[in-house]
Amino acid sequence: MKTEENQTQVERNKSAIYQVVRSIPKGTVSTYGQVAELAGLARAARLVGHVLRALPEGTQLPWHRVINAQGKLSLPENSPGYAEQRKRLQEEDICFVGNRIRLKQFAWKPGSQP
DNA sequence: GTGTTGACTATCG
DNA sequence: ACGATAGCCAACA
Repeated sequence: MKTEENQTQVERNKSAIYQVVRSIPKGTVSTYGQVAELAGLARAARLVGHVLRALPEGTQLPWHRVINAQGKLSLPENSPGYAEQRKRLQEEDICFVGNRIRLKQFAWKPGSQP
């Protein structure tokens, strides 16, 4: 229903997600649910996943700073994106424990950024 | 327009 | 700690 208006709404939500992801400070990580909530799309964690999956290769968006609530990467380990994301995170001082990240330590807390 | 799938999360056993 | 279940929203067939 409502093709164009609905489409506009979707685009607006995407932009919001982009802005939130871009606002993630270096050296910190955020979860899909966190990003969705900050973008005004509470409980739409899957939406963030869909948006990130559709990102172009040359995007400047720090999509690698977005992980799932389990502190792990949502991509399968055999996926090329997994190794790349993990490598990028380690270069940002993100500490990996096995295949997991210490969310308690690296979780991004809005407000801590000026 | 209906049904299935998915880069998710919270809850329960 | 881990697997299964239910709930949410958008994209795809």
